[in-house]
Amino acid sequence: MLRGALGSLLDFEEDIEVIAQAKNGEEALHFIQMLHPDVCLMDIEMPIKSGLEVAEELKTHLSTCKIIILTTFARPGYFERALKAEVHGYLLKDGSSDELAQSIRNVMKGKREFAPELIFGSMKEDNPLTEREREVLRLVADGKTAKEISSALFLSTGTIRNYMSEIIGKLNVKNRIEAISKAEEKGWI
Amino acid sequence: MLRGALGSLLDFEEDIEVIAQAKNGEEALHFIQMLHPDVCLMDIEMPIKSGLEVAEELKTHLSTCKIIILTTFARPGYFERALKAEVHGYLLKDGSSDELAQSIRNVMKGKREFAPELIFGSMKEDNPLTEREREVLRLVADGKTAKEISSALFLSTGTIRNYMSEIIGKLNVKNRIEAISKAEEKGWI
DNA sequence: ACATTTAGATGACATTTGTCATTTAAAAGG
DNA sequence: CCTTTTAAATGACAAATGTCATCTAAATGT
Repeated sequence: MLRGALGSLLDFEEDIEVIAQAKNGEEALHFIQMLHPDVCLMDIEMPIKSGLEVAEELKTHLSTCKIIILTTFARPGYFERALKAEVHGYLLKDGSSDELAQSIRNVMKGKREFAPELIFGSMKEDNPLTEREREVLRLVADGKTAKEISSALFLSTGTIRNYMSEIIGKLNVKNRIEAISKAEEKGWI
Repeated sequence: MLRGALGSLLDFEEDIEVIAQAKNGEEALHFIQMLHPDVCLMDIEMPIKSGLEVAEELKTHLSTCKIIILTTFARPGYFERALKAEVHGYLLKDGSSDELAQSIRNVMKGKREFAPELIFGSMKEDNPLTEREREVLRLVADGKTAKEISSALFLSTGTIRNYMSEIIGKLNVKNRIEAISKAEEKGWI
């Protein structure tokens, strides 16, 4: 509904024309490759392909379409990944549609537009977890048992327990469930 | 952003005038009591007061303002509660804004508008958990330990364990983490 | 070449979690 | 009034989880 409403509103603007609306990342990618729009306004959490995946693919394909991420989530993890994909904007859904239109114009002029919340927030607490720890915690978050994880990663169950203990300590929480919440909230897994 | 965009779009309609926009339930309630609108379009999950709470209060105050719930969540629990509060509509955010405008007109004519998904109730898998079980699982999902939960609910830790065992059985999963995922996914907690 | 760090394993241990059978008292339903 | 249900407690037990100290071998740094 937000997509439709924004589509209509932006189309009302003299200098903006909405040429397509996609309902997921895959569709967005197709449209971009077919229609070569100047700008693509994209959410992150979408079915089939996330907005970040689309941005990354476009970057490797050397697309000239300027990507503006428009999402609810100010997660540092998302933001950082978007920066790596060299998006032209990362805005939050709590602004007004007028501000959005103005940001689109600025991006067309070559500027980059980032929600101020993110720039301050990007002095962020960085992820204290190692790659292995993240891997383990991700599996734990999926409800896997120590045994399942150990055989998936070819480690002993004792090692898995050590990792969990380490993770719980690092995140300064009291059990795996809090560890999962905290890590997900901070975008660390 | 959706609120602002919808506000603008609906205000474009000849026969619709947007007289206020509230950013939470409490504010909505104030506006309704001050301005006596014909219709109030309201989300459910809002800060301070939820849309359902507002609808319930308005019902007891015998307000004449027709409430239309507009939300992302097709949770049977929400829907049922909205029906009890005698709202005039319950629509999902995946329709278009044109359809929404049409629904508003229908409601003004005295009709009631409910998203077909809800009436057909295809997602009608109903919540197998009792109130107590939900309460326990919600706390577990917050990372609380058995001891904390037992003292919060004035139950013994053994009873908490019994509940968790029961919950895990009912949801047909293998541990508390899967139970949390499943219950959250289905909107049961 | 040698010291240091690192990933992983192990074992011992306490605590928490999950399972079950049984009990009690109150509530509900005849 | 007497069953039947229900919410909660208890105890016993196995399994999983969390904590630690220690050990090994490989990778790194200098």
